[in-house]
Parts: sequence; structure tokens; C-alpha cells
Amino acid sequence: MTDTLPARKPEPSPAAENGRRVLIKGQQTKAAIIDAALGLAAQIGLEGLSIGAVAEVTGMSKSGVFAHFGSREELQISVIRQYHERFEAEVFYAAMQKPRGAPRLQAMFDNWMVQTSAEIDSGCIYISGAVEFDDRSGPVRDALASSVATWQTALRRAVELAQVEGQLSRAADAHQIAFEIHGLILALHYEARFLRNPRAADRARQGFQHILTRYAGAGTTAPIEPVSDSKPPKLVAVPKARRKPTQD
Amino acid sequence: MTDTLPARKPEPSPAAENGRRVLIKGQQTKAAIIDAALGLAAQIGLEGLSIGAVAEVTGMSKSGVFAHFGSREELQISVIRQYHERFEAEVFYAAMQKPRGAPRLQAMFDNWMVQTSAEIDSGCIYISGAVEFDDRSGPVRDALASSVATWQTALRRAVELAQVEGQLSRAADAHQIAFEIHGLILALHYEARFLRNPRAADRARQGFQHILTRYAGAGTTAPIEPVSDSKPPKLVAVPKARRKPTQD
DNA sequence: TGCAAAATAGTACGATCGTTCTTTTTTATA
DNA sequence: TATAAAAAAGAACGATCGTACTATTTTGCA
Repeated sequence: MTDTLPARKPEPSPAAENGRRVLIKGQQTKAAIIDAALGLAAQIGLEGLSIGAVAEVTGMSKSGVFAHFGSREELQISVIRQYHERFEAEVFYAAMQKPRGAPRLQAMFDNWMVQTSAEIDSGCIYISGAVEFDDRSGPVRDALASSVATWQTALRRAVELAQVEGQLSRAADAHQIAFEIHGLILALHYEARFLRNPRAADRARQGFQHILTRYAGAGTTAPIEPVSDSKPPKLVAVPKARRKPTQD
Repeated sequence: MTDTLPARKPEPSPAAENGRRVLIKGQQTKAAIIDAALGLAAQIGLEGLSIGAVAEVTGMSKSGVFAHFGSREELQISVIRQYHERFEAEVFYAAMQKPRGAPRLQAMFDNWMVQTSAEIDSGCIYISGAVEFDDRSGPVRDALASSVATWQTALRRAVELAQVEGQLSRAADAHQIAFEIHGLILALHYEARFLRNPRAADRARQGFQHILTRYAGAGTTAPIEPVSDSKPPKLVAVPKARRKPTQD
């Protein structure tokens, strides 16, 4: 996750640039537009994202919004970049403060759960976008796939570090472990968002613990962290619970 | 999976009906439309499904297609019902021919993989639909959720039977096991469809074996089926005469 | 303060969508 | 074969979409 998405063109800085006149207002509103668009996209998906809807949310005109991007695709890509940065900060960098190995991997998973679907009522565009751009091609799909690949690499490295630290078996395939962890997040998203199952978060957490114990390295002295001890991650402000309990 | 989707209105049978004139042609073309629509929906999603596109594929006029359903929603629901029946036949009923317990559960998983995303290039509307109708409400969402719930119940019962047979631990939570299996399928779909990872199918298969071994019951004498022995599922061919076995 | 550039708004076009209404063709039976 | 119902087509509607073009307002600096 040390690299960033490609083709991020350098915005003009407020500092004087070789005699060229530079305005700052545009960048501010552009950032506000992207923020609003990300909120919309997380709810209704990248494909459902329309310039008219963004204009209405931001209180601007359609053409005013459009002028900042030049095309809907560019708006979508900007949203993906914004999501990438937020994801990087709240999931990856936040977890990097934990010691390498199992604690960091656990933190990544917890942050991931929160960011993705657990308590928040907005979805994850890495998940919805994957479905929407399954069999499409073009720059939007590429940007999305690139972001996802970056995150998957970071996750796999965290797994490998846990192997180095002896908390996960060195004989195991890090790709395989990452695959299974990814599946838990996807199932969480599916159950929590679509089926409105309030126990989905617990299921995902339990599944993660199962993976840790199943792949536990030979050098492990004690269970890494009992399920009962795993507190709900608190990285993101959680809105008041508004879920209607469904029978599991 | 013994129940069927609700509100399936009885189509008029060719047999003479109290003096009312009955045509059969309409039902045939309607079935053909639904088939074409399902193919389209599996590729581009239920939301991307437009009456114009279906008309073009079937060689009909827009209004000709429309007249069979009365609304786009009804077309979407018909597609969901059709998918439900196909899923029922190719995944559930096909697996019911295996002996109860681990073999049947394994067959369900294998059939599920094939039907969902593994080798086929068309997607699964249980997955894409879940993302599309996350935060929507209405009859389409209800039909989708109902179908998914039916299938999840069937899967969970298969897990419970494996517990009864002693191949999975009776102490384990069948819901939890089903959740983790579901995650594997979702990860497979994600990796195979979006990221074009050719090894995704193997990852899912391995993950399934890991679940079986992790939750292995005390009465298990031997590993249920080694990974190397698991052949690619071959149950795609659907038995024509579909019996109505009650899940025992 | 004046002025040019940047930012935003206004308007309109073509395309596509679901749907309605009307007309034509096809179908099944008396 | 005649006939009425069913099936399919045709045309048109209002709405929404992305986008292009033009006009207006706002901004930053000489």
C-alpha cells in the first residue's frame, strides 16, 4: 500500500506557478463534489452515480459539476481515488501502528469490517464496483481493479509478516489465507447489507479467529486473541444503531 | 428448498378451461423471453436489464416484450424465479442424489461453484442482485431475498445433516459454517469474475476443505476427501425428470 | 479598482428508458 | 373457413441521462 493509484495528475498548488494565474476555489469545490459523490456512490453504486444527482446534493448546476471532470467516467475515477485514500488511511495506515504480525492483521480486519459494511449503512465500492464492472472494460474498471489489487497486496503482506513472526504457519499459502479472509468480508457485506442480518459482524469475526487458529504457526504459544476479547473496532464514528433484527 | 417462490400465478393450461379460449403460443414466447432475459441479467445484472435489450435479443418489439409482463419489475421478478428454478435443479436437486452428510454438502458446494461463476462467464444474480438491491425495497428485492433465504436454509440443513452423520462437529454452529462457505463462493465470484484470477476456483475448493477439516466431528475416522482427490464437478447436466425430494 | 481568467449557471440536443395507446397480425376453435 | 380473442408491432409520451455550447458570475491579482 506504499504506492498510490496511477495517473493522478498534479493539481496546481496555491504557491505561485511560473507566472500562471492560479485559483484555489475550484479545487475546494471539486473536493466537496468528490466527497458528496463518494457518499452517493457508496450508497447506490458507481453506476448509479449520475451528475444530476451529485449536482442536486451539492446544490450546484449539472454543468457546474460536469465542468470539473469533463466526463462521468472521470468523476467515477475521482471517486475511486478518494475511496482509495480513505481506505488507505482508515484501514491500512491505522493498522500499521500496531506491531507487525497477528495484531496488525487483526487490526486490518477490524478496520476493514467497519469501513466496508459492518455498522455503517453505506456500502463498499470495492465490492459493489466489482459486481458492476465485472464484464466491462475501460479506465473505470482499471482504476477500481488497481485499487483493489493494491489493497490485496497489502493484506497479503500482513499475512506474510504474521508468518514471519511465527503466528501463522510458514507452510501455509499467504494467498490462500488472504482469499479466505476476503471471503469473510464479502459474506459480511452480503449478510449485513442485503439480508440485514445483525449477527453478520459476529460471524465474520468468528470466522477470522477460525482462520487464525487453523493456520496457527508452530511457534505460537497462546491463542492470539480470544473471540470474546475482540472488541468492536472503534476507528470510525459509528452512527446510532438503526438496524431491525432479523432472525438469523 | 422445498418451498417455492410466492405469488407464482398459475398459467392457463392448454387443457380446455371453462369455455375460455386458451392460447399456448404466448406462454412459449414468454418462456423464451425470460430465458433470454436471464442470460442478459446474468451478464449485466438485474438493474441493467432493459426491455429494449431483451426485445433486441429476442427479435421482438419493445411493446411485444412489455405486454407479457406489464412492467419491468415483473420481468425482473420472472427472471429471478427462473434463476431460482435453475439453481434449484442444478445445485440443490442434483446434490440430493448424493448420500446425506459430507458427500451431499460437497456436491452442493461443487455445483454451486459451477453455477455461480467458476467456469461460466456469466455471473450469479444472487450475488449481483444483492449488491444492486442493497438499500432498495420493493417486490424485486423481496423476491431476490426470498430466493436467497430459501437456498441458505437448504445449505444450512445440509450442514446439519453432516453434523448428524458425525462428519462435522455437533458443537459447531451450522449458521457459522454456512456463513463461511458462503464467503468462499463470494470470494470466488469476486476473484474469478472481476479480477480474472484463474486460480480462484482452486482457492475456493481448498477453503472448503479447510472448513471441513476444521469443523470435523469427533466421529470422523478419515479425512472426508483429500483436496487432490476432489475432481471438478460434473453435475452440470440436469436430470429432466425432477422429483420432489423433501430434504431429510 | 479594473480586468482577464476561472468558475459556475443556463440552455439545448440526441439517446435511451419505461410505459401507454392504437393498429395490425397471428392464433385457436366453432 | 369465419371469427373473435390473443399476440405482437408501431408510434408517441414524458423523464432522465451525458454532454456541448454559450452566457453570466466570481475570483485573484496588477
